[in-house]
Amino acid sequence: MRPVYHPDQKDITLAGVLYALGDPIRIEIVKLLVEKGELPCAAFDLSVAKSTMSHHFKLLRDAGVLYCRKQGTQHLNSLRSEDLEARFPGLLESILKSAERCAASQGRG
Amino acid sequence: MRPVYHPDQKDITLAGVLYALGDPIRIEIVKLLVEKGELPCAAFDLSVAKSTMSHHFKLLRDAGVLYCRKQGTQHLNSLRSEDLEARFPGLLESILKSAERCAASQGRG
DNA sequence: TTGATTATTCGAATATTTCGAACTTTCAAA
DNA sequence: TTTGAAAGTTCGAAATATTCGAATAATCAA
Repeated sequence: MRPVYHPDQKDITLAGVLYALGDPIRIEIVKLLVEKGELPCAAFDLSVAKSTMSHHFKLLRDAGVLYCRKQGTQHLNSLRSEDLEARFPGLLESILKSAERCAASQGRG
Repeated sequence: MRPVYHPDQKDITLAGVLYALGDPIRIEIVKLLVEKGELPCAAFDLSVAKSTMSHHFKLLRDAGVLYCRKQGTQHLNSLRSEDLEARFPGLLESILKSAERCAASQGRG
């Protein structure tokens, strides 16, 4: 496997972040990472195919929302909280607060 | 033309709102509406086809971000600020603050 | 009733999302 | 070593979504 790509902080865009979080599965991923800190893909049981989860993680990484480091066969994912806070102060917190109020299963509406 | 659809406040979802705002064109639309209040589609000159603009407006309406009323041949669009604030307090303001920092042309990243 | 204005709808081309199957990488056991 | 299991990614196909230009609908003014 080739090394995973992560954009520079300066290349994180608002539309990219909002698009990445504009999906119930990906919001769940982020919520769980806020709670647990660092998790491998396998820790998420969100009733979609493994390849689909891989796609969601790649999209979140490409948007600059997640950081991913390899450890053995695992890929440990964590939120890029500091980069996001530096780029868009208060945004992530505000979205997470809203996420508390909104059941994950609701879809995109 | 049949009447335009608007979801109830309670049916506005976080993923729907974030997805709707996760596009540079649609963020521009919202920014301009914040500034001007109420505008017809034709007021936006965002270098995409007219039918594409129509699609973006429909998506924003369906997500519960915009309200649209007909006046003659025009469709006047405005933000559903109060509904959004009631549903997800602070979210829109936070996103708009971030939008100030992020040039619209950057795409989804 | 004709024409201009405003926006939606249609159909085709392109891109994205999802899935299961196949593959790669890593580590542990034999 | 080599074999096997575990964790993710990549591939190819099917289903959706996005975009465009052309055609259509609705409204008003001449």
